[in-house]
Amino acid sequence: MARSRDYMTIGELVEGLQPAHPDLTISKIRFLEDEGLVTPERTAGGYRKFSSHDAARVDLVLRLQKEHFLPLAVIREKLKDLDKGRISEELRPMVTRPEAVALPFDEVEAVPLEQIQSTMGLATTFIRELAEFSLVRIVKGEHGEELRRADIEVAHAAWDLRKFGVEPRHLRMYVTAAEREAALFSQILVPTLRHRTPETRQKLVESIGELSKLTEELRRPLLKRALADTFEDVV
Amino acid sequence: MARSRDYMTIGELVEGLQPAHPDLTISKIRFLEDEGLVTPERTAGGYRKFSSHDAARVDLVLRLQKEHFLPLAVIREKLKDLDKGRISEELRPMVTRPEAVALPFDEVEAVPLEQIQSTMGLATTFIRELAEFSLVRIVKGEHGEELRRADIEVAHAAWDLRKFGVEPRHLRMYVTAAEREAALFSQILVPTLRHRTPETRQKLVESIGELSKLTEELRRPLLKRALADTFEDVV
DNA sequence: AGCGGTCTCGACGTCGAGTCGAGGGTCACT
DNA sequence: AGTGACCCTCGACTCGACGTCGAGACCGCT
Repeated sequence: MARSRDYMTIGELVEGLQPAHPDLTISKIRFLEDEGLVTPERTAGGYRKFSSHDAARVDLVLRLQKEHFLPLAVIREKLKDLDKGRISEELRPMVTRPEAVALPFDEVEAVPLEQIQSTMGLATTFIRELAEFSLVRIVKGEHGEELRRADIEVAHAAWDLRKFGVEPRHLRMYVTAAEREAALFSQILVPTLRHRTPETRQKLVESIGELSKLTEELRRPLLKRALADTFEDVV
Repeated sequence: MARSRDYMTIGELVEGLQPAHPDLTISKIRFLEDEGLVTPERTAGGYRKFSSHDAARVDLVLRLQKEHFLPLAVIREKLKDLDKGRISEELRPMVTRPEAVALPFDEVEAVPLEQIQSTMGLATTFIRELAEFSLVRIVKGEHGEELRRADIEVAHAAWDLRKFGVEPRHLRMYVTAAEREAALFSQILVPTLRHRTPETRQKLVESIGELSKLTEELRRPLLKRALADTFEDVV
């Protein structure tokens, strides 16, 4: 018999999230609903029906609470923005990581070029110019030429940089640097890659995250110093 | 008559911080001291004496509370790290901005090598190795060989990376990348450098900040994509 | 000396974030 | 239709974090 429902009851939800959030309880979920942080459907008899999307949302709420100490009221506002497609700086790392929650915005893996032009104000010609220098990659999707999420972020940043007079061709160095960095990571993580079990995969993802964080901590002061050197005689 | 003291009483402190924090009270300051977030000197008679450094610290605490919603316990830990020279991601923008608070750490522009070893647990030999690959620069200060702020951060990050098996020589690419990036910035900002007035200097600092932010926004997704490419066939 | 500011210490208040239990209904399976 | 496990609401309750308040005493400056 195939299971006849595509939702979870409240108990199943809690059980499913327990591994990640050991102190999660049923009453807490009910509380979160009262506070407007999740709004599950109901059965005819009044039981809550949680979709996997609801589950992801709860998971995000709990992580924002525990990792960022945000009060529920603030989380509520952030979720509202998120539903509108605006990812705030703070929760970017949480929704873009590999195990990312399945929020509406996240479900769209790639966006057609015309749609980018119309909804985000990024000209197609500009995107093509970026693609020419490998800054973004135009992929053929079901809706024709599309850009993936990460590439859309690149395009946004490049667009803003253009206002400083920075042309896409100046930005090639960042592509190269990223490739070099990825190669370094791969070299570092070779030992981890021996076997392909779910646990090693998990470990790998974690390590990549940690390495990214550390290299960013390295990069920032190095840049600061380089800038100080460059501008000292001027400033 | 010159004022005969270089500190503030608790009332003066509160008055001084009122503009930025309207709901600050004397009792709250006392409370913060109880919680170990600020530790003013005392007069012989027991009155609290607040230095401007204490004031900056209180200001930072209040901002971390209001803007980042951090609980005091967490702020306390962050301050401890800060005193040790470790600036966490979250409060970097708060302490490095132009009007930055004058934390003890900030007042010391450079720290002697031995002190780094004893208070931060970074071995001098390791620092020397980093210096060999231009990752840090050992400068001759009044206390002999010293490391500047940015370099201490580099050393911390490099130390943590070493736990992944990454040797300093692997990190040279980050130095190169930073130099290239600084050169790019300089090229972009040449027009701004024409005249050397205080306003243009201010503009320059702002521009550098904005460029750093944008290139970071560029870097992040590029790295993500490169990592995806590198590990896709593996994961 | 005297006045305003400050000291300690314990009791108290408030708010966010849940927990608990009583009384009753629902689901799924037999 | 019955039954056992699960779920419902709703109000009262708890708990910790974050302070406030007041009494009674003391300090510091003129």
